[in-house]
Amino acid sequence: MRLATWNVNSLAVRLPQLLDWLAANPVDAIVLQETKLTDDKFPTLEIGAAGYQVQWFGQKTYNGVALLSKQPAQDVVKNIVGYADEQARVIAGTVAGVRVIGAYFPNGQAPDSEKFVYKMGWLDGLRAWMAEELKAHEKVVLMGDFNIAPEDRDVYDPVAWAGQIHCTPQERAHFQGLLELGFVDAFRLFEQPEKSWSWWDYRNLAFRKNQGLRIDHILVSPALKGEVEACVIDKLPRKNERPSDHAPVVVTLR
DNA sequence: ATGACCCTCGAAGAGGGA
Repeated sequence: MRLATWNVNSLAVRLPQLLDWLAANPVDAIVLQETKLTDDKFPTLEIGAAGYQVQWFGQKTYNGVALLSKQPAQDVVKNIVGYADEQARVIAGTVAGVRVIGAYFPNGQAPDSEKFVYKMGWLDGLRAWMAEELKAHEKVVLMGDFNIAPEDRDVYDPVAWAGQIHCTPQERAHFQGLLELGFVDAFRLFEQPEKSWSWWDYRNLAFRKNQGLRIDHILVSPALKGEVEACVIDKLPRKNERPSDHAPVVVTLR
């Protein structure tokens, strides 16, 4: 089984790239972030024609998530159970016996901002919900754009980014909190190239200079840890014309 | 260099992203 996550930064713009990518990478399921579409504008026909069932949850202009799967998703949930949220950031469903949770974590803007306060509250809500999901399901995969670089090795310039958004101790503590629930960072189960990032700024020729952050993650529950055969970041779509600033992350389960 | 890019909304330039 192969699962993927990709922040597409506008599905309206990136739909052709998504369809191309799925044709080349026929994963069993993929979660998308930043679709930036209201539900009435979601391209269900094109995705269906590509052979995927789809669940979607959007809003105007910002955020928006989707879960595409070859097998239909069961018990679909939108947003964090027990945390009231105006923003469309989470979609979950059970696909072929695996609880798949796709999430677009808040950016947080700056550590002294209101948006950071919102991010912390959202992370508290997520942790409480994930504790319940891990009790309810053996096989759980939490993946998406976490907007957290867990360690200095996930940052191209950790000195410049020290204490900045995505790298604050508070955000990193929340990431650790998810690991303390039992989740495992699938990417770090394997030897990986140095300077592996999942996001590169559009500015400053950042991709060409490989200046980025690893902020898109796939966490698996304890029961799945031994099933993980591979986890890779696919940089290829970042080389497209008009790319998303994020690359897909893919996990292969036995 | 308190910048640089891209997307949305909407018809210019601001807000958000990270």
